Amino acid sequence: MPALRSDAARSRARILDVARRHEPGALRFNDLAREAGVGVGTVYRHFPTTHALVEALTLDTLERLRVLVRAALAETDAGRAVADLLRAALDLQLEEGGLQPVLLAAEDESDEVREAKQEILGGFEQILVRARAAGVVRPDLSTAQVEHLVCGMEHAVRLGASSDREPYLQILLAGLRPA
Amino acid sequence: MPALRSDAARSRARILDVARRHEPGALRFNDLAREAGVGVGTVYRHFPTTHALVEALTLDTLERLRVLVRAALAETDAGRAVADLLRAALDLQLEEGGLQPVLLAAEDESDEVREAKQEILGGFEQILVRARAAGVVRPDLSTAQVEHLVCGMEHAVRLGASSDREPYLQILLAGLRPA
DNA sequence: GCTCAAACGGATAGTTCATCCGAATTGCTC
DNA sequence: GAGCAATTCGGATGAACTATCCGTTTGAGC
Repeated sequence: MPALRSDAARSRARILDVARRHEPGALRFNDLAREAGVGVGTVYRHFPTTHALVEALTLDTLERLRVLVRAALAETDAGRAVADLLRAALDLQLEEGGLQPVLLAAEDESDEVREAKQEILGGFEQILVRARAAGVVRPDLSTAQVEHLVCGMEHAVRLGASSDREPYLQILLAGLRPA
Repeated sequence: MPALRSDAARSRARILDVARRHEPGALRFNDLAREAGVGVGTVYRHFPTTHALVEALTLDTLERLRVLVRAALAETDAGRAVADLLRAALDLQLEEGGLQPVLLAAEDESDEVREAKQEILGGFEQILVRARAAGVVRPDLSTAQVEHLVCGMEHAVRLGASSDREPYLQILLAGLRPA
């Protein structure tokens, strides 16, 4: 990918900046263009689909999650590694509404996202393998199912008036332990 | 509310019939009208908003849930009552995608829905009160939070390829028990 | 079978979406 | 710093969809 021309970089940054001030689910390209002071065509050129824009908006958060996965992999207590990682992932997903769709998407538009996701999901798998082996997480539960549970918890937290995720997280963690 | 004229009843039934064959989230009124062989205006007259249509589509399922709540209230084992009801509610929500939005909506368009919801939510509250008193459900958890958890589980199950809700349900039930 | 309130249908105005292409800008070379 | 090719810009544009309005039709009661 060749370096961006200076005007293109400026447009891209403006669009992302404006997009960050909108609800993640209600990104209307025409509005973004007007507010960013660029043409609609410019927005569509930089981000052919809404998902491409969401990926770009989410990239920072995804990198933070990647770092947290590495930290969890360095943790020797398998149970603590799972608890820390799930809490962190849930927090990030709550903070950045676009994260869940990006994590769940089967296809990624950007290579950076694909690489980050690969490390994140691989590390997560590894942490769960250890946790199952240590007997701190039910063995009859796939990695994908645990991911889905975190997404479900995000959904549950968002339904509440207060966004206190802790009770929900505790229920998830208690539920994950073997009977 | 006066009885429906015969042609109106026919139109309404046709629209509901067609709507049932569509994805709950993608109900486009113009399409429904064409497929049902009525004018768009007719659709909008019967169902001023998408939510009104979803309520109408959901009413049967809501009645089934009401019956299940009554059954759970008759159950003497508080823990079993909770488990049975949550499983049933989750199944119904998975079966009828419109149920979650209807249950969560603060305002209801139809009186029948309002009444059914009132009994359902009241009964659910009662069952949880008993369960907390019996020490089979964590006391630090509001009824609303448990409702949100069920909705979160629905979300989690839908994310999976297989729609086997049982593992998710087991995790929820295990998590709900006091530590 | 007459009346009239109720229901019907679809034309239409108002939005939003996404593309296309002539104009303008940029960075490179000399 | 002038010329040039490549890239990007911007918004006009048409397609798709929403929701309303009103002249016409239908059905129920007398």
